Amino acid sequence: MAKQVKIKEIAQMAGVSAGTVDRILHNRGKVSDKSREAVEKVLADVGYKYNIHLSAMSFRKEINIYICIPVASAGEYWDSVKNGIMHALEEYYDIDIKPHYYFYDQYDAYSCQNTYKKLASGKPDAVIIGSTFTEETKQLCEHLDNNSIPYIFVDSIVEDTNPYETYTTDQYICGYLLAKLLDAATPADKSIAIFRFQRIGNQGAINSQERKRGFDAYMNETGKSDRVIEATLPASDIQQTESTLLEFLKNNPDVKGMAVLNSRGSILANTIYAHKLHDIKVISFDLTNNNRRCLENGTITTLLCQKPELQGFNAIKSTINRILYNMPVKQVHHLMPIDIIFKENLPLYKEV
Amino acid sequence: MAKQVKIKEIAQMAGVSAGTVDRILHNRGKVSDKSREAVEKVLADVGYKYNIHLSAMSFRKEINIYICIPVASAGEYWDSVKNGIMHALEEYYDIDIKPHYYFYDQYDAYSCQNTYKKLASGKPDAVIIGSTFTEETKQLCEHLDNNSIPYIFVDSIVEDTNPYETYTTDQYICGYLLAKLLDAATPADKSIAIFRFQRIGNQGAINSQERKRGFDAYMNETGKSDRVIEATLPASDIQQTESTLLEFLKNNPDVKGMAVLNSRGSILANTIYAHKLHDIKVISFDLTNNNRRCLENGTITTLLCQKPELQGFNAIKSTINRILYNMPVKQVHHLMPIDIIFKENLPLYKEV
DNA sequence: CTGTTAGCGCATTCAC
DNA sequence: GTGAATGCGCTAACAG
Repeated sequence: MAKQVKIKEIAQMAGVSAGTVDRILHNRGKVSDKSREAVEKVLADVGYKYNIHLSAMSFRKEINIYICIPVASAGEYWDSVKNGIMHALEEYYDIDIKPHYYFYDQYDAYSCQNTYKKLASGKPDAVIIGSTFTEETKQLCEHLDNNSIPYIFVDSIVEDTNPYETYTTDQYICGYLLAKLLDAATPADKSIAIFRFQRIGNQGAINSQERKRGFDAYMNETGKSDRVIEATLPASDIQQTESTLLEFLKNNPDVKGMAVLNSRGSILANTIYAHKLHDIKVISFDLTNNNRRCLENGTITTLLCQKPELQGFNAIKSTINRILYNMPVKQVHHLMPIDIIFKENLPLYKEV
Repeated sequence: MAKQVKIKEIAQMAGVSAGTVDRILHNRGKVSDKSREAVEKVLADVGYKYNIHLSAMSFRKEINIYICIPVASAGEYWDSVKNGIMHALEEYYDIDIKPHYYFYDQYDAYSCQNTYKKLASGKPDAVIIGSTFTEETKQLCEHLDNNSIPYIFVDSIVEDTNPYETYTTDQYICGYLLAKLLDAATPADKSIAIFRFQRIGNQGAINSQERKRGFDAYMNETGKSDRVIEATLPASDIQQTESTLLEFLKNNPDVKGMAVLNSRGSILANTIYAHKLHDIKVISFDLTNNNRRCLENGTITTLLCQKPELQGFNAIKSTINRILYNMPVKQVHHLMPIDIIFKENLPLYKEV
C-alpha cells in the first residue's frame, strides 16, 4: 500500500505551486508547456490519485445528473433501477449531486419524445438513459454529443451513439440459458412454447430479439428445434392476453414448458394457475414483485435477472467519477452477471 | 433530498459550539446534561449524518484493521475474499486504514493457534475473521470480547461468539439447490454420489454439514433418497483421492451425478475427464480458477458460489462505518445471494 | 465542562 | 501563467 501522495508534494517535486498542479490535473486554465511537462513527469512517476470527496467538497458546485428512464410502480423492473440510483446517491451523500428525474411512459412514444424535449432544454452535467425508443434516443444522443454532454446507458444500448459507458447484460446468453433451463425442466417428449408480445414501434423488442436468438441457438445446437412452438400474444390488455393464451394451450395440449422473453411471466403464470394447468413450467425474466410472488407459489419455475439495481448504482458511481476526474473518454461496456433464481434461493434476494 | 445539515448549524440551533456537538456525536469527552439534551433534541429533529470522509481526514489517526483468514494461492476461495477486502480498501483509499494481514494454514490447527496468539497481542480497532477451527476461534473471540474489540465473521459463523456483523450465506439452501440441480441434470434411472472429505478436527466441515442437510432434505422431500450413494474420499493427497474415486466408480457404474459439497469439484472432474467418463455430471462450490477451467471445458456442470469478494468488500465497509460512526452494537447477519454458474454465464463473471 | 483555533487536502480567487 | 490566501466540514488540542 503506497502512501497517498498529496497535491502539495507533487507541486514541490515539480517545482511549481499547488494551484498549477490542480490546473493540470483538471485540464482547466492555462499552463505553460514547461510547467505541464514537469508536473506530468512527476505524476507519471508517483501515480497520484486525489481525494474525490474532498475534491467534490471544495468544488462548491452541485453536479446535475439527469436521469431519464421509464416510470414504474413499486416492484417493477425500472423501479429497481431507480432504487439502485437512489442507493448510490445515499452512498455518495457527501458529494453534492442533484438528481433530476425525467420519467416517461415506456409504452408511449409520444411521452418519450416530450420528455426528451424537456430534457434537451436543460444543462445537465451528465445524463443516464434507460432507452426504449430507438429513433428518439438516437436524436437525443446526437443533441447531447453536439453539446458535449456525457451520457450513459443502462439496460440496453442504442446503436450509433457515443455513451461514455453502458451497463447491460448479454441478452444472447440470457436466451440461451433460458432455453437450457427450460429444456431440462420440461419432460423430453413434451413441447415448449415461446411467446412474443405484440408491441408497437419500440425497442423493448431489441433485448427480446437478442434473447430469442440465444434461445434458438440452444435449440438448434441440441437438435431440439422441433420441440418449440412459437406464439404471439397481444400486449395491450391482460384480458386478451389470457384468452389468447388459453386458446393456444387448448390447441397445443402438448406444451409443458413456456418461455417468456420479457418480465411478463407472471401474467401467463397466473393464468395457468387459475386454470389448474399445474404441470406447465414457466421461465421468465426480472424479479418484479409479481414474478416474485409466482416464484414463491411455484407457478414460475425460474427467473433470470439482470441486476437492475446494480446497473443503476454503478451508473451513478461511474458518472461521479467521470465528472469529478474529468477523465478522457474511454467508453466501456459493462456486462452484468445474470442471476438465476429459483424458489429456493429467492429468500436471499430480499436484501440488496 | 433534504439538504445536508452541517455541524456548525446544529451547534447554533442548540446554542452551543461545534466542539460540543462533536463530543456528543462521538461519545467522547465530558458534556453537561444540559448541553447534551439540547443537542440531542436538535439532532433528532434534523437527522444529521456527518461526512465520514472528512471525519476520517480530520481524525488524523489510522484505523487498524486486523484481517485473519486462511492463506490462499491466486484464484482460490480465500483469495477472492482477500481481493474483496483489497478492493474495498481502494474504494475507501481516502480513509486512513491500515490493514494487518494474519494468514494461517486452514489445514493446520497449530498454525491457526499461533496466528491467533500473535493477533491477540496487538491492539486492533476491529478484526475480520474467516474461521476454520471452531474451538480456537471461540477462545480468540472471548479475548476480543474482554477487550471490547469488535469483530466480524466472513464465510461462516462460530457459535457462542458476539460478532457485530457476519457475512455468510444459507448453506442449507445451497445444499438443497445443489440436489435439485443435480437431480435435474442426471438421468432419472441413474444414481447420484455425494462425497465427504476426511478432514481433521476443523470446522470447514460446518458449512459442508449444513449443505449436506439441505441436500438430504431435497432427496427426502422428493422421495429420491435411494438414488443417492454416499462416499468418503481422503483429503490428504490428490493421488489417493483419485484412486479412491476411480475405485468407487468402478464399483458403482450406475453413478452419473456427483455432488461435491466443497470447492474440490475440479479434482474429481479432472479425474473423470482423464478417464473419459464423460457422461458423469459434477456440481460443486466456489468459482476457483480450477473450477472455472472445468466449467469451461464442460467437466463441471454447475457451480454454486457464495460471493466471497462481496463478503470481503462488505466486511471492510461495515467495519469502517462501525468504527467511524461508533454506532451502538446492532448485530446483523447478512446472507449473501448464491450465484448459480453454468458454462454459458461464466463469461459474465470475469469482471467483479 | 466549553469555546476557540489550527490544520487536514483540495479548488478557487485574486494579486502579481 | 503563477503563487499565495481563503474557505469547505470536521476533529484535536489548548486555554479558559
